[in-house]
Amino acid sequence: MKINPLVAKLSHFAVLSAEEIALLESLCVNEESFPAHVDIVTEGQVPRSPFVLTDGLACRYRVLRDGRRQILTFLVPGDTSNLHGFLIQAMDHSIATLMPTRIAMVQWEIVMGITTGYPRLGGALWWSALQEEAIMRERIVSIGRRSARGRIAYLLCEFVWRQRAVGLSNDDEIRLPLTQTELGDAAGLTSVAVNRALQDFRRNGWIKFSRGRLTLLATEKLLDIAQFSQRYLHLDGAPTPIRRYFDQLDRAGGA
Amino acid sequence: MKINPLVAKLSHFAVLSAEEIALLESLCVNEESFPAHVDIVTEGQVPRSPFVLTDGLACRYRVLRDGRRQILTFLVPGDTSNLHGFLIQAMDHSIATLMPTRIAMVQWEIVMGITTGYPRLGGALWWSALQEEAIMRERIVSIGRRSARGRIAYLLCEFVWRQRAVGLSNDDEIRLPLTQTELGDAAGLTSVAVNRALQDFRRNGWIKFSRGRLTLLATEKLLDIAQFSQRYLHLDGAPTPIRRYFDQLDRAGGA
DNA sequence: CGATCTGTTGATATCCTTCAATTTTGGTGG
DNA sequence: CCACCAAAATTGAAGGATATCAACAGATCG
Repeated sequence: MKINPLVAKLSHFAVLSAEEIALLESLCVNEESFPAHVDIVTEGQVPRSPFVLTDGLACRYRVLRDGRRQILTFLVPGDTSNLHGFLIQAMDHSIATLMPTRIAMVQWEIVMGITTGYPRLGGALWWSALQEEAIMRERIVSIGRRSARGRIAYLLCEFVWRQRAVGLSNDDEIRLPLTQTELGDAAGLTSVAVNRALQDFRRNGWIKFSRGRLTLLATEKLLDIAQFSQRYLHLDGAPTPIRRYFDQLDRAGGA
Repeated sequence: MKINPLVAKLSHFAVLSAEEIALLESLCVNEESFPAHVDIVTEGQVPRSPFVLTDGLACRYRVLRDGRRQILTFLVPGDTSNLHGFLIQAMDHSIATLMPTRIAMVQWEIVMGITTGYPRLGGALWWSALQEEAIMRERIVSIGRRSARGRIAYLLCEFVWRQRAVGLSNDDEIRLPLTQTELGDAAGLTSVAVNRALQDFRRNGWIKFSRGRLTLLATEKLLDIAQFSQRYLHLDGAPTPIRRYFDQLDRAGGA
């Protein structure tokens, strides 16, 4: 039986109670399947209900007037979206699948209920939002200041670390069915530049990347080129005093 | 008497009650002054307490190994930061002032109290977080896909719209004491490229920008170059059904 | 009223884009 | 299983936008 990726992700924040785990798992029952390369949500529309991506891969993106696309972030299993979308009138970006993907719809009243009734889970959701913000900040740094090779190395590292964090990998190999054009759309590069960076990495024997599978063969080298630090993912979770605070609330509420 | 910028900002989300406004204003009493160009928070440190920027200008930034800097976002009056910083162990970026700046410290227990006790304000804070995320996404698009002129035009437009949103401007003129190097650090450009973009705008008579004051003289032209749409700021606030939902909670709780 | 930071300008270098094939891969139907 | 097709990857050549380097002018501030 596969570990629920949302539980895996939020467990990095703090040790969850059995009740909390059960609640998170119950969020993921109402699944819906999407084929590859279709919009889940489209810019300008009313946000669809909150959801958890349970399997597959998706991306947030925007398209410019001239048709060029910028991928903003990737959604991997365990990632949530639109949790608070009900607070805004219209989406400012689109979300599309990149491979066959399953998402579980959640009613926003339930999200509100978690916020008010389950302090530690509410904290975990905020923590998850902080992580997503940090991922975007790192992307800004990457696109703004790094070379093509640095940007690609950084993207590859991020995928490996994020997939590990939700239990989808135990080593340096992951599933990554992205085209070079898609990588370029995420890195602010053309597919030609992506190709040349990947060729370079391959010829140096630092990666293996074909048929939708990526293997880091020289992790240290890639970390160095990317200037990647996993700190921004905040996988060490909440500080001890905060964990204790939530534990106390547990005892108070559960008594 | 000046309008509290935090109240001004969150009022875009929904009409706030007198009690809520009083609470927000009470958050801003514990002010601290910082001179220009000092760190408020530094990468790697334990996050300082939550705060509201009440006056001045600051930026989030990261510095690369080679000393180059990338400014991630700007903090204008009314912006909050570290509201949930207590959930993480260490800052993944720094925050520095760009001019003499005042910030009001807030205890995190009070933030938690708002989340649990004041649903509409809790929603407003989430909405504010959504806005900040959207600002970052727009920055990614800008840096990833726009030309130097597009990036600068976009930054200028964003400043004008954000300052208007918190009552700091009624027209096309704002206070903006940034150097060209700082603009470049935000746009992923060198100061030379910024200079040439600004020269171009000035020579075309589209902007006036000196002594820390910016005036948009040809707003339409700049909006066009930047491909700027104010949609991402979500200034139209919460959808009507959601406002009603919060109103009902008001009556239920206040009865 | 000097010292320093900021802005401005020109020349050159470089990385990435653009354009245009050509090859390879992966999928599909016969 | 193979032939075929479309999508993706690969490669080369040329052009362009921005970086880099360097010098000087102008502004700001104790």
